[in-house]
Amino acid sequence: MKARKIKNRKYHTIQDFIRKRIQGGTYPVGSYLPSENEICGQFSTTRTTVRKALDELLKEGFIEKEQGKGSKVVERRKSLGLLTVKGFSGSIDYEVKTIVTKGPKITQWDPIIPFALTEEEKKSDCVYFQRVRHINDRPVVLENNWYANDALQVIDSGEFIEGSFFKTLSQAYFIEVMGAEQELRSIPASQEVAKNLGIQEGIPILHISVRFRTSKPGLNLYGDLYCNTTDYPIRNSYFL
Amino acid sequence: MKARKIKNRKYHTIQDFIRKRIQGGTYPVGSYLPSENEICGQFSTTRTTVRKALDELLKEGFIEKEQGKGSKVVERRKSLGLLTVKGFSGSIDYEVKTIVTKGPKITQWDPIIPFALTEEEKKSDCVYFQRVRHINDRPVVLENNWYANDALQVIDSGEFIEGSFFKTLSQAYFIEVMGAEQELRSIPASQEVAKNLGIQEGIPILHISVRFRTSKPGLNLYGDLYCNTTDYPIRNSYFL
DNA sequence: AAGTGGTCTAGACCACGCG
DNA sequence: GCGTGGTCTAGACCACTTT
Repeated sequence: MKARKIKNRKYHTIQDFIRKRIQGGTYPVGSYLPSENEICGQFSTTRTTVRKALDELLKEGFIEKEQGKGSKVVERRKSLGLLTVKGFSGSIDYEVKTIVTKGPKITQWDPIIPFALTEEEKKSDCVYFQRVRHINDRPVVLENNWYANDALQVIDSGEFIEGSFFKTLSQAYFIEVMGAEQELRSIPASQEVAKNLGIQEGIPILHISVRFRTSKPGLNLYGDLYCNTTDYPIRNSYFL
Repeated sequence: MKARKIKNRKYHTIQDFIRKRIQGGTYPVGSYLPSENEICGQFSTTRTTVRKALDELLKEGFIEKEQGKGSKVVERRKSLGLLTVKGFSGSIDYEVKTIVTKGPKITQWDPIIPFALTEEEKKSDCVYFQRVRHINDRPVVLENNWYANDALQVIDSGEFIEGSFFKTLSQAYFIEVMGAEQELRSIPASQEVAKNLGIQEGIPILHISVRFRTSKPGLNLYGDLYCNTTDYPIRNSYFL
């Protein structure tokens, strides 16, 4: 009920404007944005302000800067979620495929989620789907996902852009992942996990519980992942 | 032999100056830096430049900004290494203790390290030590560490500040962790791991191989961690 | 009211990439 | 040589916190 009055910040206007153009495809991945001076002209402002806007887009992972050349639109790696299966990006020795095995369908929240749901989420039904990720035609990750149906409609799996749920959110709904929290555990494979990943029951499996926070207020995505790390360890990098 | 000529950037000078004062204890954790205007005066410059320097220190995790109050020195969370045992920070329900069980001593590189060593590292001996981390008096993490002896002398475990190797590097040697790469696997506990963590052989264990990059050229720290995640899962958060 | 950080203007010169 | 992003100056006003 309480309305938040938010002061207009010029660099936010510019930042949002450019982000939408990137998401909408006006500035496709690999292309260069207009130069800082051109943007100054478009928004009748100075380079300090434009550079602040670009700095934010840089932090958000939408662009990279190249001195003497320009600001290049890049594939957002960060939104993949910090953890990637070894070789998922960069190498061409891996063929990756994602198969939706259940849903998306409306159901009840699963108590396996180790994060505290918000009041709004508790009151809402949730959308659930399950996927299995394959590398070189072998199943490696079993992934369960949930989100509150109040915050976002059911998105049919046939609608997934390039099989990616996050890409769909970004390009079709302009929703971006802003951050994540994770819990990692090493557990023996349950019968269901073993069956889906084609391994023996009891083999050590990396279990990841994750909550993704998005740019859409109230919308969190919950994940419950089972990774067979025998041949494909999970990787991440971190730079200050 | 080749000397790199690096252009003086005023904000780097300011940034380095303040970082050293933080590391040296002139600005202890919890205190506030001089105001931006004061720093302007000290360095005969303008707020734009000072703010750029503070922005960098913010990214490095040394300070936080509080509007209307000032720039506060904070404990660097980032350098702990992205992954923390649940409850390690923030909660007081956990009593954490680290026991050095081997070394530090000079030895040969262990082939278990899954990262490609540099030529300089290969040619050097390495310093090795092993620690066991306890939570509430129960062993939870077995940790092996290595670094090239060429790049850094042997640091005696008695010299560790508050039992922390990273804190020692920062406060006694002014070396900071700049980033890290990790590989995570779920494996059955070996006999040695089981013995050190007081668990049964074969129980699923989270194995983490990590390379920390530091601010000292040529110095990488390698880690090989075995975590019993049964009671204390590994956590991390990520924000864009 | 005073002091702090946050935003913004209107310039300037430098370092880099490329034709 | 020209256009790009990177650094820097010298101001101004605003929003927030504290006294």
